[in-house]
Amino acid sequence: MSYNTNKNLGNRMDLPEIENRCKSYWARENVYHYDDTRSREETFIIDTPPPTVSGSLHIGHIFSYTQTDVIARYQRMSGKTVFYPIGWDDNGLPTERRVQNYYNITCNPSLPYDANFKPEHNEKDKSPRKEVSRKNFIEACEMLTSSDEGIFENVFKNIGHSYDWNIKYMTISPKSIRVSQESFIDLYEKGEVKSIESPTMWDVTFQSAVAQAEVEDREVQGHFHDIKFKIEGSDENIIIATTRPEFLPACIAIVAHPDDERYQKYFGKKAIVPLFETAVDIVPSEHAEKDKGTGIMMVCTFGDAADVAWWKQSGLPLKQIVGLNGCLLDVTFGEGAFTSNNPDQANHYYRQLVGLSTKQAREKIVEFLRATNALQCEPRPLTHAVKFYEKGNLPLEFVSSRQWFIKLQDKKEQMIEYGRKIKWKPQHMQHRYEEWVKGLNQDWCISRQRFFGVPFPVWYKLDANGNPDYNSPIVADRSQLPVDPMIDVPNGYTEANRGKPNGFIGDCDVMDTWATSALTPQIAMDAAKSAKVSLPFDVRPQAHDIIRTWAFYTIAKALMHSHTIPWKEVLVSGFILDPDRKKMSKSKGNVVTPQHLIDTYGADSIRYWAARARLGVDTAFEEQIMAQGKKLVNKIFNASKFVFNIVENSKLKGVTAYKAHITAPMDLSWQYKMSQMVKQATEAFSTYDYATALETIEKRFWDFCDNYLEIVKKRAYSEEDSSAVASLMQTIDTFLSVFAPFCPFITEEVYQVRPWSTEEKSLHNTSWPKVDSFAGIIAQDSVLYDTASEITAEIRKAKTAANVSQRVPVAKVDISAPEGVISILRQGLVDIENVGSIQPNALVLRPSTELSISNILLDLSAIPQKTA
RNA sequence: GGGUGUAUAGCUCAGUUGGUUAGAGCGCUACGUUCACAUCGUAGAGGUCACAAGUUCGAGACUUGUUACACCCACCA
Repeated sequence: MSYNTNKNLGNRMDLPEIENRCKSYWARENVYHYDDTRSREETFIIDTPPPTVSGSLHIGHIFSYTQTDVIARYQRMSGKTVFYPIGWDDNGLPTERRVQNYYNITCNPSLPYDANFKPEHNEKDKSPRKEVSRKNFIEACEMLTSSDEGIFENVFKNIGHSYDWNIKYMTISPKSIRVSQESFIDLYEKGEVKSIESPTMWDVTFQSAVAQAEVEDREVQGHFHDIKFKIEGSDENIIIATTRPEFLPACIAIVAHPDDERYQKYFGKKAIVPLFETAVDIVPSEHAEKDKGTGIMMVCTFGDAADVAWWKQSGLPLKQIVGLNGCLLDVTFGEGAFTSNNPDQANHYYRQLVGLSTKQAREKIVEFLRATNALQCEPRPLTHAVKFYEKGNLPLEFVSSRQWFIKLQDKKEQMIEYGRKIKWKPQHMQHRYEEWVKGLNQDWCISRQRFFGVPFPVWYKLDANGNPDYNSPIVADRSQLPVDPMIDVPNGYTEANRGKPNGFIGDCDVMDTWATSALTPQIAMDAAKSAKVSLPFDVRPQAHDIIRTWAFYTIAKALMHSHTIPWKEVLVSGFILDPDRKKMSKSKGNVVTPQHLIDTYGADSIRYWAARARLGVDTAFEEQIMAQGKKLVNKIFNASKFVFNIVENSKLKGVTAYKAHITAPMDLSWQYKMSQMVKQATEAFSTYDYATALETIEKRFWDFCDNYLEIVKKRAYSEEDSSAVASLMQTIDTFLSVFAPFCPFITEEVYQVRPWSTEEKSLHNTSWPKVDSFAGIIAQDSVLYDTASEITAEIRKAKTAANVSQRVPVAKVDISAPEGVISILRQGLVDIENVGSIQPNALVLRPSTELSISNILLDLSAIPQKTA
């Protein structure tokens, strides 16, 4: 079916109609289909970022995704088949959080499945969250993500992104889970993944371990507490400054710097922890700094990351007092590691802390300290940086638990080496990557104690007492994948063995969402089902905030799985900033949503706005650029309509092989400029510099409308001249092609209804113009056109200065120019006289060393009557 | 404290390897426009290229330092 049976541009541009017509035509004709019969050399492969569907789609996404689409469209026109998948990142904590809020539910894995439960959204529902089973919760997640994905898909289609929608994936789909679990098994077999019990950064709200990359520092208000510790066997006190006095019960040592003279005398002695009467060693350690706090500090398990590091090398027993929910555990002094010189007193105080949050416990302990005169002075306020999970509201705790880790610390050098094999655009983004790799100090914790994610394909044997054996897990066979170990059963067992002595249990954790996102190339390859789609891909577009996560983890996985870089180039887009130059984000409440902008300005105008910005450059949101885009789109429409009209009234009506008619020197001179434009735009695109390409094209286009079109207008309308008409046809065709990656809608519309169109084919499946194709229709240079433009400008200036209409005739004008230029000018004199309304014989050419236009005399008697 | 980037007209941004009088769009001012387009056109005003020193015949661009802003990392008693 053809694009538009009317074959008519119409008088006014109707953008919504044009956009709808294009969208259905492109879908109908499968215009953006990936052709797997083409060779790898003829294929351009993009590792599209799957957007997080739980977030809101804002104009910043449209910005960066459109930049990629412009590149994809150029590559397609330049002769490659483009593998351009789209996926949704829908698994993980962000989705769970959204689902919890949206349906007012929370997951309790111990509950049985309720087949009748239907999640419902009710904004007014302020009741406590309803607890639902794991399966019900996952179903609710699937329900909401699928509707969110529909909304995203529509916006992306509305903005004209040329994904092949046949290769769409979801990170939570069974296929992705299979790829992700295969990755896990491969790394397990290679010994790159390990499960260990270790203190881990722990979010108490979501009750899950988190990885280094998900942690951010926040400045918070806190207090210094100066606490008196007695020296055992003496009347002396030392003053320990701490922001976390609630960790007094977990104190394992007191440390000061070995060189600190103030405390030398105490090394080897013991200090008595107030309230709990625990005797702890005072030891020298480089870990302490002389000029921080009082220079002497307590080590607890665990107040911060430094405590963890110190404890690991100390060999001292663990005193875990904070539980997984962030509340103080029930421990008894006088038992195990919790030694005390006075267990009764210690327990008297500690009993009052059990079950309190760390914050509540802190306040309580301060009361006790104050009452027992153990505070040197009242707490002193300070602001300090504290680690938070990036999506959490409470500080992280360090809690010892069993987690899966992927070994990364032993690969830092290789990671840097691989990073250098990849081209980064802009180049400086590679520094960010390297700095991150250099600063890496933990392996990658990939297990999350959550529900909506990729399960570990792992079970554990239970011994005769029902205790799991974590040291030799049962890993699923590849043929079983995807598996959910909470539902599926390992080979050699039956469901009846689940949870029974000598039976098995499934690993109930899910993987970090990045463990799956880092496999987008592998997931896309799986979806492609074609050997042509292979590593390394051509480009990975992404934003700079996730270099340390997405880019880093993807490089890590490609390295471990196949010893290759995942892509040849990373194209890093900038952010859209609000007018205060702050990053646009939902949490800041400064988000601009795209759909109303698309409705207001049209998709092509939004795309124009996005394509104006260079890669990696953060840009302030400026709606006027979209208005500028709309003017351009309108101009493309009107200039085309005008040329169509000329063609319809010319001898070339119905002629498709128009090129041979371009013979007039002025037209050849203009086509030279067009060929230069194509050359420059092509060069810019070859380094993915779409913005420079657009700038070049747009500049020439306005030049065309303002000058060339005016210069040839009269000649094009004349009966005997075909050159001008043919040149206009050639010009329109060229502009449609070069604007196509930027403004796919208006260009397709114009292309399809050209009176000289021949084939039923989308513009977007045609070829990008080649400089060679201008052979035979260009002059050696553009001197004639440039000089004519200059003369035209001078005459316009004179008329403006005289406050008269541009249509006022010129009675006399002297043009001095070098001999060579004069002879060239004579070839286009008619056009110059036409555009300037210069009377016959009024233009006088004189030889000179340089061009000058002077003595412009206007025939004021011929001023057109002004209408009242 | 470390790293990276940015600083050019009222605003948003270009400015290639150093080279005449530093550009565009918007905004502002003036004028014009029946003949594709008022979603138009022509022109004008508007700049100590953040600051300082240096290299050079010549610096918006190169070097060094300073300041401001942004992002990333670290510290976080």
